[in-house]
Amino acid sequence: MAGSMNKVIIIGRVGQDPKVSYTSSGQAVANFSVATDEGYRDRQTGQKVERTEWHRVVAWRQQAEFVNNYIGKGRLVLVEGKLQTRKWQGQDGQDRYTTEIVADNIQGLDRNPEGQQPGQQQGGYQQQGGYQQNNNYQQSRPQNGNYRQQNNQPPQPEDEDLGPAFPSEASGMDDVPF
Amino acid sequence: MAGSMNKVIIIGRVGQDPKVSYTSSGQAVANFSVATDEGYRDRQTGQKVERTEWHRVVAWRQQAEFVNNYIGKGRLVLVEGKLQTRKWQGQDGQDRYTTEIVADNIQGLDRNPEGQQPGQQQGGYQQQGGYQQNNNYQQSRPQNGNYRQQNNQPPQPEDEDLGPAFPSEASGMDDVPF
Amino acid sequence: MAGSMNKVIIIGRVGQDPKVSYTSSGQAVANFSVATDEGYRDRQTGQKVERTEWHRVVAWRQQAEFVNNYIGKGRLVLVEGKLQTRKWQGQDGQDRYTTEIVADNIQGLDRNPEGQQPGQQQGGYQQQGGYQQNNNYQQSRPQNGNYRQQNNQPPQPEDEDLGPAFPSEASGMDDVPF
Amino acid sequence: MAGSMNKVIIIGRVGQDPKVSYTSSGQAVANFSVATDEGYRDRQTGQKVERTEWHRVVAWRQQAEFVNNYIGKGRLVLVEGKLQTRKWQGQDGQDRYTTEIVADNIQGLDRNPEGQQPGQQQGGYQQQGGYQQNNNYQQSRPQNGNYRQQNNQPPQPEDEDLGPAFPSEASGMDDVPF
DNA sequence: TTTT
DNA sequence: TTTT
Repeated sequence: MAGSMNKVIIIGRVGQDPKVSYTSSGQAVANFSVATDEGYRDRQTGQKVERTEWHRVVAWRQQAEFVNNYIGKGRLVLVEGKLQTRKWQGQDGQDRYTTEIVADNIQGLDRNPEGQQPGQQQGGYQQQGGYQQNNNYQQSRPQNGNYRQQNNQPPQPEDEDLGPAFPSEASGMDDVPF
Repeated sequence: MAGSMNKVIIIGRVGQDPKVSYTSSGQAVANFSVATDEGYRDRQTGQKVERTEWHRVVAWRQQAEFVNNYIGKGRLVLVEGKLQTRKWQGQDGQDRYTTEIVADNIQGLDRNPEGQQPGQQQGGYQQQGGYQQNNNYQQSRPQNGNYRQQNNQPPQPEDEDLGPAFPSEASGMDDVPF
Repeated sequence: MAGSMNKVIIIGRVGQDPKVSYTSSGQAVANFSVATDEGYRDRQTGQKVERTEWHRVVAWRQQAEFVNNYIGKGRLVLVEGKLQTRKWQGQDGQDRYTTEIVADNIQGLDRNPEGQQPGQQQGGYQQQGGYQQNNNYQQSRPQNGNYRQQNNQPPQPEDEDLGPAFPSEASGMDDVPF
Repeated sequence: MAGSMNKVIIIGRVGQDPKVSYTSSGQAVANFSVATDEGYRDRQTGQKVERTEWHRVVAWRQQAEFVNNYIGKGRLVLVEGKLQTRKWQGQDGQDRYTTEIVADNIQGLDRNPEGQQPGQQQGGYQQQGGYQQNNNYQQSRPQNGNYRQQNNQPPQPEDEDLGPAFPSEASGMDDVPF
């Protein structure tokens, strides 16, 4: 613990609306991806090249609620956190590893595209609504516990606080890590 | 490129002596892992728990030479860099992803255990010797280009600058990501 | 140099249009201030309090030119750099110290309020025009060398690369450091 | 508060034993300075030059107690915190400004020179003893409240949480800011 | 998958 | 795989 630091700071665009779910103990957890861009000059051609790097972000509890309410696809965000590599089992039974940024500070840097004010809860019947696409999240997907039973691939860590559900590899992603 | 940041700062212990190799174009590349520790209090038991996180680090050119000469197993190091996720093919032909810290600043924070001075090159016949375990690296392992032919799993990226050789999965690691 | 780090990262709003000048050797230097906000809960009253912190930023050469062209009052900016404390002589002959962030990375995080494109130079006769308020900077203020003679308070460091002109204390600022 | 970041990370050597005191409400506060080194190549001569930068650090409460117990002159430390500029009145009645790093994370990176274990309190009659030079701190210096009356230069901020006592300019420091 |  |  002493003589140790694990710190990440990224600024970039959110790729898709965050997925927000709740553990069986009621902890909110949000997952989303952020793209950072880097311009560099190719050593061979001398051409300027733009390169995009994608980062998986996980937020828990209050941070997850904030994400649920204010962060959506396309927003410019600041994420500060730490690196964490999770192990999970592929469908072939082999171990896989996924590195994520566990956020402890998330901020929107551009204007909220839906005009919501930070700290202001959306009205209406929905409890954790915010960005519309998240509203039906729990309906369009089985309960967290059930999800694990129905599709134990990729699995949840035994300790619910160790990590959120990993996006299914069956969901059609092929050329990107997440 | 604007409105973008991708920054990582870690301080921790080097797990094994770095692997240093050279691309076919003569670029030095070093790979090593760093452990960071985090103490936290378990929410269930209230007990203090120590948790270790492992980080893969890649260094190129001058940084790789520095690593080769001065960084060895057990050293406390500062690594500053950016996150990069590489795609490679598993033996089963499936895509895998590995996230690494591409270092642009590496420093030893404790005293050099072999008494070498930074900036001071080891004498003798060996060219990039430093930490002894690295000396025979190129002998104990096939040439970079051959390596890829003999064992195309995991493969090198086509662009040699995109990533170093990935540690073989056949090398007996089972429970750790690298 | 080893075992050393001096790193600052701030995100905030630019307080006034940057002052850009040129040293006698032709080096561009930009000075501006950035406000960061911090919300905290007062320990006595339990009330939420907003607190603003002002940071002096100095940028040199290419960074200064970028500032001159794209950064103006009110913009949300990211500044990455290092801390540096400069010594200068007050009118009373006593030593004063000013701490600044010497920037090595400056980015605008909101939309450029004047519609300029990064990397795109403004047309017209003016050489380093950009934000209009900077255009006449060198006219509204004496030459760098003269400035020091006319008003040796606060003075320029002898080495022109050590620091830019310090804002005059006679300029009406009273409750803020700059 | 949103769209704002104020972050500093330094690694360097502690210049003198920290000064630890207590506010009238019993809050511990520690003040010390840290040197960071930077090597660069002089643009005129082409010579390598080493430059030392000094940073004032302030720590409160638990961090101050940790400093009191484990941090002394010469130690290599990591300090993470935020920048804060305090205003105070010089003996001439003029405003002065001092920029400090308000620490929220302090770690010793080398071995504790007095063999103390972190978390282990020194035995004996002294309450917050640790580094010996701090033991008599409260005796060698008047009470915080009295100190301000006897020597209102430089003064304490009215709100005790805004900042610790500033080192007297009469104390013989001439060429360094603190 | 984002965005300029 | 590190280290305290």
